[in-house]
Amino acid sequence: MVTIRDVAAAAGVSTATVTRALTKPETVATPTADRVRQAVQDLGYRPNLVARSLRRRTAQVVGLVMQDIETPHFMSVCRGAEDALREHSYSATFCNTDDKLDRERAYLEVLVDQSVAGIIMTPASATESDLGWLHDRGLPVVTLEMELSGAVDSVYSDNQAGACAAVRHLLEAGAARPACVTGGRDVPSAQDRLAGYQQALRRAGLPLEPDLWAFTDYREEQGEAAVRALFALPQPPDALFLANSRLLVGALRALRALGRQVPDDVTLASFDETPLMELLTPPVTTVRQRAYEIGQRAAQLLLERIGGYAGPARHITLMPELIIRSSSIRPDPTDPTDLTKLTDYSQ
Amino acid sequence: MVTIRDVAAAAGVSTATVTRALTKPETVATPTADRVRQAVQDLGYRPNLVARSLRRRTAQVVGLVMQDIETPHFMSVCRGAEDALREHSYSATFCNTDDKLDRERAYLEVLVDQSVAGIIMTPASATESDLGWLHDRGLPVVTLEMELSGAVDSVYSDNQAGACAAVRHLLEAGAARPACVTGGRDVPSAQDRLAGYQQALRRAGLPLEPDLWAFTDYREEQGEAAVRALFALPQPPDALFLANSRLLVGALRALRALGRQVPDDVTLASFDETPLMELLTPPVTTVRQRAYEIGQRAAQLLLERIGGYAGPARHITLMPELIIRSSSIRPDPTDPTDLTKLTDYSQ
DNA sequence: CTGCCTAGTGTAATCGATTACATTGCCGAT
DNA sequence: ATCGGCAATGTAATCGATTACACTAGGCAG
Repeated sequence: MVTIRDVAAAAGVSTATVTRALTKPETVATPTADRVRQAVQDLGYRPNLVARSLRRRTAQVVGLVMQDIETPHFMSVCRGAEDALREHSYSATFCNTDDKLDRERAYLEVLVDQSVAGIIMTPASATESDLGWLHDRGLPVVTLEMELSGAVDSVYSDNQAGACAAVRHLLEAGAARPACVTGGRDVPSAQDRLAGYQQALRRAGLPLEPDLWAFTDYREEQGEAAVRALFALPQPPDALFLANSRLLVGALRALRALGRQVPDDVTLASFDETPLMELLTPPVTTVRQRAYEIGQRAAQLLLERIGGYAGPARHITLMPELIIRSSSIRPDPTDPTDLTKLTDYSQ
Repeated sequence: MVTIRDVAAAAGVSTATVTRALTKPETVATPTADRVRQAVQDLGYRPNLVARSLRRRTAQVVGLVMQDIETPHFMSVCRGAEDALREHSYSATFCNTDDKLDRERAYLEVLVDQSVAGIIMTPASATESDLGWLHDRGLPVVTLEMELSGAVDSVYSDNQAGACAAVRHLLEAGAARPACVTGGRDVPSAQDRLAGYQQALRRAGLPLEPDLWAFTDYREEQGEAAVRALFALPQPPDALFLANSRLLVGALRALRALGRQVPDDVTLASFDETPLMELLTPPVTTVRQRAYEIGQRAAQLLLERIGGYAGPARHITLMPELIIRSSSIRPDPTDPTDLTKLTDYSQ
């Protein structure tokens, strides 16, 4: 392996000069810099990033601590962050917490041990994620999914507003008793989406019935179970709001098994747009988050902090967008102009 | 920050003994080891992984170099690999090549610079990916998606067999002129899936018509364009085989725009099972790869190499599974027992 | 002409853990 | 009693790059 010493020898300078020529060329005489560059070329020298990290006490690596990269939304977030980081020669290390505090903690510790330059994370708990511990170490952090992250930079996709818009729409489109299936009880995004649902109900003057919402792990199986349970109620809901795309899959399975038709028997809206949403029958109304952009912006904020920005915490809020499709619109048998009746959604 | 020196001082031993007590406890007297453990506890010492990596000349990190983590299949592969790696205290760094050789090369170099312990990769090109370069550096590598990777360990999901099975099924289910939309011309998995398609045609005694296959970047847009082009042919196909799930999305968009009904006008089969496939109308026949397991097995092979295994290259082949659903079965108007006719797939 | 400043470069310490090699002391064999 | 051998521990070199500090030479002001 060719080291900086070899380059120094080849260029007839000291190792210090090599470093300077490569990282701060303006501090080195032009002909010297040229000789160094030539030697680097000739020998195929590449700096050992581990040694650099040790000396600088920080690696050109950022930790991405997410609920679950298998969720389409987070894949896109990661991809957005990764692309932005790569542009600045940073690498990304991914950690899946599955929204479990102990896993979150363990990963954060490993990341600290690896001297990462910063962390982008979706806190597993609104109250118990230990951001202070990171902050004390002077480690830049950007949180996602937390509306008010206090002293920490954050990118927030307005979950509450998105959920509220979706549920208001369900109500306006004919629903009388919408239910909500959300994520974990302590999970910030799950709380906010439930809060949005409740806000919409209150706004419409409807009572809040705790039977009509369910906490899950944001996965298909628990989504399916939750929907089955909702339809086992004495008074089942006539509309469903699903707090992410995996819960939607579970819900669709449950509805199919129960023989309930969408939108005739139940109307439906879901968080998270994916390419297949418009291709389902009926197409599904979704709340679209700009996932890629969330990742990108988070990376930018983080890179600025890493670069030394020491100003007050910045909070970026991105508004999600409601994409209305026919799953959420109850066909009105009394309205002959109701477009939804023109399409046959049977099966 | 508490270093090994602090621990040594607190335990009244040398730093060498601390290291030994922590990594090879059997070489240290029990009471000494206890004192060291106690000191570690008291001080909250955590080894600096960067320093360790520098000295050991290898980091507890593995590079995952994939086409694109935004593809559901690779997400699962990554998740499988990551879970297996974490169990052995390795971290994963992800790199998206988008099947471009220059990106692949750049990422491999960065990974080498970071002293990763090994690499799991889907080569961007069957012929030009520079595996030898890695091998020369003694870096363990596991390839995915390459049937015969020579001297390098590999996990192969039998793309050709999977594609062949799907196309045979299309033919048996009534198709006469199936088309194939695959990935990039040099991309191993894309080649193999096309080869499987061709194999099925040959087997059925059908001619190979180059007009009936198309190379793409494995993304929705090019999938849509390819399908539109196929249906602009003087003699359009009556069945489509899509080489991944993103191409399927593009195909469905194109078919909808063209007003072609599935399975009446065209039958359909796609590589890659995702949770929504069974929920589409009609449900889509897919070739299911055991993506999570592919990642897991690859990680295991790699960890064995990292652990010193020096035997001959191992090649694991996983057989994908054909999941037959109604998208691929052409309703037969002359057969009164044809079950597919019992379901109304209109719109 | 002297002294100060600066540009350019070199020397050597440093980051923190690991490990080759050296040392100590004890046991059992001769 | 002596010595080989081994268990337990310490000393110090090492991994490769960065950087604090030191030095030199030339330019310029006084």
